[in-house]
Amino acid sequence: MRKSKQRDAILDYVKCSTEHPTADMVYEAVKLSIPNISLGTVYRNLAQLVDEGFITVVETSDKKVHYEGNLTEHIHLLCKSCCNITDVFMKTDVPDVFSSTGFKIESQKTVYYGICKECRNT
Amino acid sequence: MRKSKQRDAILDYVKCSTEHPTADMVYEAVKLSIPNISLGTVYRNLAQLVDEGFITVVETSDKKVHYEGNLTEHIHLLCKSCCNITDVFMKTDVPDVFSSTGFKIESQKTVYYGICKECRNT
DNA sequence: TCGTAAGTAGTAATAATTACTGTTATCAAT
DNA sequence: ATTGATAACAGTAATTATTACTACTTACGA
Repeated sequence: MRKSKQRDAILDYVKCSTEHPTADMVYEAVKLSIPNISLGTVYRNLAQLVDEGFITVVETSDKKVHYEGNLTEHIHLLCKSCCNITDVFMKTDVPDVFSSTGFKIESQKTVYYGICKECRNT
Repeated sequence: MRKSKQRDAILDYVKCSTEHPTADMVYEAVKLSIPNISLGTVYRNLAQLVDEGFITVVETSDKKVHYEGNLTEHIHLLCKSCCNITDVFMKTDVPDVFSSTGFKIESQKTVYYGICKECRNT
């Protein structure tokens, strides 16, 4: 993988963001420093960065893909009301499904749905 | 919510299917008994059934929404190789995030990624 | 410095989902 | 049972996130 300032800027933004941005959000953000960057470039590089393991994706109920730069193990709290995703850095223990199913677990994603503090208080 | 044979057929199919069908798969299946059903009808009813809590959705890495009729608590095993989703009916204990974040958990979804038995053996 | 191939901008195409429109079916009240 | 309101429908058009394509540009090893 060669170096490109576009990919550097994209990785940088996703790594620093805590809001699990979509491709479009990354595009808007990176455009501030590279005004003529192409949306296609953003999509291509995000996919590449996921492939190479630099970032991961978060599947949510909206039909856009969200990206995440923090690879430390954590869970997601998804508020049904405001749709915000909150990170909680904690480990969850992986069950033994191998002995019964033969499935070899490599990674996991846990999402809890509910109402966040702010939305409960209003 | 009024009764309609289209919605009955859709709910019936999703409830009985174990393959986490997409809207299009539901459409194709229901078309066998109601040949002139509209794809829009399938989408509308699936959304309605989710809203009413009769079925749920499974977010996967492909960009289609998958539906699920089995509401018993279980986890999903997603094979990176064949993309199959396997259900494992087991409880996972919910961590206490309320005391630190004020987030009230209502439901959860846990997905494990890896390689299934069949794909490992080939 | 030069050749090659990875990367890019800009635009066109794709595919899942949603919106719209005129018609039909459900069902509560007469 | 008939009727009237409106939820639901089929069929189709529109939208939107994402992917593919093309001609040009840049990174980098020889």
